[in-house]
Amino acid sequence: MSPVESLPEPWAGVRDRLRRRGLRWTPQRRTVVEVLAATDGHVTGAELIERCRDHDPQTIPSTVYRTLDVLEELGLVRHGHGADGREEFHVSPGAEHGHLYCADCGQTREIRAPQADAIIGAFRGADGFEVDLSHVTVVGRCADCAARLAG
Amino acid sequence: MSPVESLPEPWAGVRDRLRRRGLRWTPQRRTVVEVLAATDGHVTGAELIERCRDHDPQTIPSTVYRTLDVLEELGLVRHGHGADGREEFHVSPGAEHGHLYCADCGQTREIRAPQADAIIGAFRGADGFEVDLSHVTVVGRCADCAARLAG
DNA sequence: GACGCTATTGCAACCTGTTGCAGTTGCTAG
DNA sequence: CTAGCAACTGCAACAGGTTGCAATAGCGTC
Repeated sequence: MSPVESLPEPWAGVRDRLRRRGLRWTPQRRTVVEVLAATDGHVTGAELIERCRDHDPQTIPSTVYRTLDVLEELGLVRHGHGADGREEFHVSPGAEHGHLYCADCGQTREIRAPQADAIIGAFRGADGFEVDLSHVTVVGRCADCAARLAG
Repeated sequence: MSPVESLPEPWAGVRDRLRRRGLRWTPQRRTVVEVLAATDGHVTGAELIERCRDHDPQTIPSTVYRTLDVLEELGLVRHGHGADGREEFHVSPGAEHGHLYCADCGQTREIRAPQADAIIGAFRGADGFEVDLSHVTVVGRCADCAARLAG
């Protein structure tokens, strides 16, 4: 169907990047890459496996997770953890951003550049820690719920 | 052995607090409470179960987790997630504090009052979000590792 | 002190991930 | 085009948690 070369960036070159590292381009990895190329934002491990199975019903979970490890090493995805600790993958991580989960209303929102930088700066102020904001979903209460509970 | 009444605060009153809510004091809950009373700081779910088994070899995981849910409602423990997403319980949560995990050296350190407040303030600045810093272990690089990698 | 309501337990099945291992198969060299 | 090495796959077993359900057993009441 779609030759590797027709995949959108940054996926088009994956095959060669793997080979250059002595790693291999296999049908299973191709499935994962094609699914990821069609995904944006976040996916949980389970979702990803399900989408791979739509593509190839023989998909084996351990293979998918191992492929994700490899793709993470290439910097094409990054794993993190949702509010419940479940794994979550950020596809083609663009701008550094974080996730805030409201324990009351259950909504997740993102924090981007200006505020994210302020938060990163606050962590740096503690011990000089360089935080990777995107790795975890931070839990708390959003402004609306905080106001509702206070009022 | 140790009657409930002899447990240190805040555990001594658990039995009655449960009963007042129409909940029950059972041998299984007692085991969990006794183990928690002898623990300070953090425990993972698995550790806790193991310690309960030392106490009562019949301990069943689901019972322990359900007991923890109840104790969390009473405010006696709080659950969070370690850097790998695994569950972690904070016993008798005292001061609000957070956990920083360095992805390079693997050390976890705590952030307490003054810096924690600054970080909480930074989150508040983003959308008015009231963060629960203790819920997740934040991942990044500690000052030493950051310096080493930069230098 | 017995009764009955219902919270709680134990169990078994399931979910998300991880790991060790033996067999398969990309890929590079010739 | 073939051979061979090592990377990769599939599988099966495991680890930490969660859930539905039938049976058990606290405990407030009489």
